[in-house]
Amino acid sequence: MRVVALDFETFFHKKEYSVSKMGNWRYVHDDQFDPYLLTAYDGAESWAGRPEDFNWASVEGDLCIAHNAGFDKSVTEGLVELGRAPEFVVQQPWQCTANMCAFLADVRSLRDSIKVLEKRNISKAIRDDMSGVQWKDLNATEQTAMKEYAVRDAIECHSLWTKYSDRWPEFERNLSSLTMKQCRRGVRINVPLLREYIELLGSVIFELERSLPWTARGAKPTSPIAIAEECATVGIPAPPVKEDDEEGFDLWESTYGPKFAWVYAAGQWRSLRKLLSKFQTIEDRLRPDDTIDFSLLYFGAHTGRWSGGGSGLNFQNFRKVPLFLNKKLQVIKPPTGLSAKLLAAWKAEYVFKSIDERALIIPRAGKKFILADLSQIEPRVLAWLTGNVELLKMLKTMSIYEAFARQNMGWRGGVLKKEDADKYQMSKIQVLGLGFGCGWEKFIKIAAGYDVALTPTESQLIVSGFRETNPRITRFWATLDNAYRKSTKSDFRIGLPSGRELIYHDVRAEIRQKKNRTTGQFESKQVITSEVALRRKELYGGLLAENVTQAAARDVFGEHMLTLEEQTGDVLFHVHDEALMETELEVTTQDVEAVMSVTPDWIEGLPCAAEALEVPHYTK
DNA sequence: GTAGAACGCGCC
DNA sequence: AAAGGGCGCGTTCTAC
Repeated sequence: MRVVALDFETFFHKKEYSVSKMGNWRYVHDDQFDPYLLTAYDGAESWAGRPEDFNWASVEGDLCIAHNAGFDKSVTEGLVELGRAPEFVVQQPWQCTANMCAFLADVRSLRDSIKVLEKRNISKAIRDDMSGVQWKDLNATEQTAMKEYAVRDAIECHSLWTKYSDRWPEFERNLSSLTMKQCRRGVRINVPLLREYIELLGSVIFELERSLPWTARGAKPTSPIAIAEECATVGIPAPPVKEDDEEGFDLWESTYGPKFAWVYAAGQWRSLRKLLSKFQTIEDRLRPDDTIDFSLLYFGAHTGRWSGGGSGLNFQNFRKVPLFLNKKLQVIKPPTGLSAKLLAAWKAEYVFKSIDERALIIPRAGKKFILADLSQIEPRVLAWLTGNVELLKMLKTMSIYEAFARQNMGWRGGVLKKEDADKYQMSKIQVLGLGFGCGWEKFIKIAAGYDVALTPTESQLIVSGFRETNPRITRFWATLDNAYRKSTKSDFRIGLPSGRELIYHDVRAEIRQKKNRTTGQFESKQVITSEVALRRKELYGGLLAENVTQAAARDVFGEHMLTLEEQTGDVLFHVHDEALMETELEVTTQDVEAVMSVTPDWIEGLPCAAEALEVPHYTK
């Protein structure tokens, strides 16, 4: 099949009008939309000019490629709608060299791709300088320069494909194609509910802002300077930096919160503003059929996971728990650890209104939602990678938490969850929290996230106990750590079960200043660094184990997603191990679970399981 | 004036 | 010797 690289240059304005802020559909359907230049290159000939002057028939039946093909394809669709390009172009296959480069070298932009793969520097200055500039604003010389620049990009894109596409497996290309399809397809929005939420949230934020002592003095709501000044005025210490000292921050909040309501307010304001911005973004992007498109980045993380960015709206961080409001429109939170029944009672008594952002996503007419997640995929993969065959066998008849308790916590009884809920919970936090080398301090925080309070001594005992009774896991860390250290002065490569590789470039032993956690003093420490996605990172055994596990789990999920899309229904979007499906009414949760329970043939012996639920809207 | 660091907050 | 990680985006403030 002949391959044609296409590259559009379109009008943009960095701050007000750009794809990265607006997403593909909204950008293409704005009054300012102006694709003033199209370049094409088929490996022999290049062309540059107005898109409507292009001989589209000449690319019929070709594979169209582009760097960020999701964008160029959207532009083409926009042109089709305007009658300026023929329909067949968007029906034939497209593929994306930016996605290919993300897979091959953990980079996306054309500039970075050429830098890493071709060891050359190309300039994007001409394009960067076009912010806010119209084609007609350019003189003849500038227009020629622009054409030459754009042709060069089309040629670079084509060359990348020619040179490297055979290293991009079919499976990955299919995931890339599916990702582009999902982003364009988008989801249906409950528009009346969206409008209700926007209005309600606006009032909540207004009330909250009014309650801050420093906003009256003209300071910004979350200004750290203004907050520190207020603290000084009332004679309390300023809050510690949360990122550096979370416990200190929590202590500060719980100490002074009861006395000064504004202690919680800055954090709350951030959280609410974030939510409101998201709602407004969704509203801005509504298409005529009440759906919106979104962006998911194929291979957005170096482990291969997708990331949720790229267009100012992240579909991978919808709040799980709704926002609860009392009659005064203040945010309230249920006490931790309530049963479903008690939570319902709490809501009935205290909650005036709630805001559930996940409820905004609803099925299209005549379709239904099935929400499915892959059960404990990471600990299962870790057990597989470390050869814990006995544990994997036990999963045929019990949960991984019960199996772990039998293997490591001396459980000899029946169904653990029913017979000893506390032990079950203790097993769960260990399985989820200790597989990748976390220490006792961090483990206290992880446990707290599951409503389990641990003292330092308890945490230390659990962590050391876990390491003693799980030598396969600690050996796995050590093996990776040793192999990584031995790769100094070269690249470190880890083969994954699916056949692809994780690569850490240019491994180096370095001396860095590190804070000793007990003394608080900085000391010289040796660390082993390497380059990942053009950034130098410190890595060690536990972290490498985590990367490998995450990467392998992603591949398993990818297999399932392709099958689901092919056999079961539309996979609207996904968040690492859960997929929201929009299906025909006759499709059952069992159909979905059956697909997600299949073990890919390259990871024989890994038991996969899934839980699928029919839901009226996206939910936790 | 704008870019980017720093920080905080949302998810798995 | 010990060390959980992977993301994106909104706001504020500093540096250029």
